[in-house]
Amino acid sequence: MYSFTEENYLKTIFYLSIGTQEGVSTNALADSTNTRAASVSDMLKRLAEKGLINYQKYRGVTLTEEGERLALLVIRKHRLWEVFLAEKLQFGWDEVHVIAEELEHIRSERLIEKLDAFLGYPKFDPHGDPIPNAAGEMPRFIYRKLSEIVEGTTVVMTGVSEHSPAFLQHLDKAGLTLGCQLKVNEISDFDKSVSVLIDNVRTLFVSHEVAKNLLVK
Amino acid sequence: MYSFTEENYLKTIFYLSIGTQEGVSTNALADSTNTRAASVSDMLKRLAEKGLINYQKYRGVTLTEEGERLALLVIRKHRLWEVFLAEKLQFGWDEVHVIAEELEHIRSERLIEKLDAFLGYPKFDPHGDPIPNAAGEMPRFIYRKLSEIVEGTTVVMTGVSEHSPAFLQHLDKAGLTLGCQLKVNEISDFDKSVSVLIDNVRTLFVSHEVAKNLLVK
DNA sequence: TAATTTTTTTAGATTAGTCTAAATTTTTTA
DNA sequence: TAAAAAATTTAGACTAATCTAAAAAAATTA
Repeated sequence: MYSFTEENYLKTIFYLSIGTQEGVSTNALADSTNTRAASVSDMLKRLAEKGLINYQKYRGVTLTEEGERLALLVIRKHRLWEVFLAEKLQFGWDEVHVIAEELEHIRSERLIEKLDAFLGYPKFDPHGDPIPNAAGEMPRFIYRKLSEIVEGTTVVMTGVSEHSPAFLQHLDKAGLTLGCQLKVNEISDFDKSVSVLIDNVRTLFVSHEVAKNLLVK
Repeated sequence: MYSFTEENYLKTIFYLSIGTQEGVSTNALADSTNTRAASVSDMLKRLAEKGLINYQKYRGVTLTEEGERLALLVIRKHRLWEVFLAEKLQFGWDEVHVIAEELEHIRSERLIEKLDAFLGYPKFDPHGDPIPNAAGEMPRFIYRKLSEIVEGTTVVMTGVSEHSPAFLQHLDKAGLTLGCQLKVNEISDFDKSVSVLIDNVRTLFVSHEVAKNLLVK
C-alpha cells in the first residue's frame, strides 16, 4: 500500500514522461509537485527501492512496469471520479480536477469497480481523456490540434491539451464543447487565428493559442 | 484546515462523549484510535491550543462548541457518503462504514452539498443514524432497545447500536431490516431471548444480545 | 578542453504523529 | 489515610516528507 505522496509522484512521472524517451528530471518533478529538488531526490531513492521507478543518480527517472500500472490505476480513479462529479453532481469540467485530486487516493478496489458500473463504464473523462481499465491499461489516441488542420476541413472536438479552469471556462463562454463539429473556414495570415463554423450553425474566431490546445479528429 | 488525524480525534471524542457528562479519558481515546495514551496526550495538547477541546491535565476532555461543530460536519460527510455507497453503488450496510472512513475527509463544501442534493437530502444513513445538517446540527432521537419492550407491544425497527459487519450480517441473515414491524410475542424466562412477529408474516427468535442492539420506536 | 553554469545529490534540520520507558498524578484499597 | 494500583503525562526517540545550505556531478560555453 502506497502513500498519497508516493501515488502523486508516480502520477506526475507518468504525465511528464508522455512524449519523451528520456527520463524525467529531478527539477521537472520538483516544479510539478511544488517541492524542492532535494525532496524529490529523497523520494526517488525510496520509489526506486520499492521497484516502482528506474533511477540512476543524475540520470532522471522512468517508471517500471509496476510503477506505470500503479500510476494508471490512480489516473483511472481520478478520471472516473471526474465523470461522477460532472455527470451526477453537475460540476463544471473546470471544477472536477481539484476534487478528484483527493478522491483518487481512496483505497478500495470494489469501490472503483462499482463506481465504474454506476457510471455505465465510461470510456472518457469530462475533458475527453481516456479512462484506463482495471488492469492499468489505457488506449492511446493520437489526436491533432485544431491549429494544424488545413482550411476547408471539418473535424470533431475530442479533447483539450490544457486543463486549467481559466482555459476551460474560456471554452464554455465560447460555446466550445466536446463533440462539437468544427469546420475550419480560414486561418488568418496575421495572427494565425482560426475562423471555424461550429455545428454548421455559427462562426467563431479562435485564437492560435486556443487552437493549439484543442484536440480534434 | 485540520488534518485527517485531528478530524478523527474530534469524531472519536464526540462518540465517546455520548451519554456522559464527564470528559472522555485519555485511555478511552487511546483504545478507540488504536494508539497509545502517550500519543493521545500529545494530540490533546494540540487540539486544546486550537480551541477545539476543553482539556485540563489528568481530567479528561470535552469538545468546545467549535470542536463539536467540526465533529458533526465530519459525521455529516461520513453518513452522506454511506448513503451514496448503499443506495447508488449497492454496497451492503455492513460494508459502507470502512469506505466512508476515508471519504469523510475529502475537503470540499460544495461537494458535500451537491452530494446531499443528489441523494435527495436524506435524513438518515443506512444504519438509521441521523445525518447532521450543514451547520453541524443533528436531531437527537431517543429510541428504545428491543430488549426493553414489553410483551404484546408492536414497534418498528429504526436503528442499531452496534455497527460491526458481523452484527449487521447477522441481521441480514435473519431478515431484520430498518423499517420492519416487530411484534414482541414473548420474552423467554430462560435466556431473555425474544420471540418476535416480523411484518405480520413470520416469527423469529432474537437473542437477548441482539435485542439489546436493536433500536425501535 | 578548461572554466563556468546548471542540475542534482548529500548533510543536517524540522514537523506531525507516533512510540517506549520513566515520572507523576489520581484513584482505589486496605 | 497511607500504600498500592491505575491512569496520565513527560522525556526522548523514530518515520515520512519536507526544507536550506553545501557539495558534487553534468552540461554548457568560451
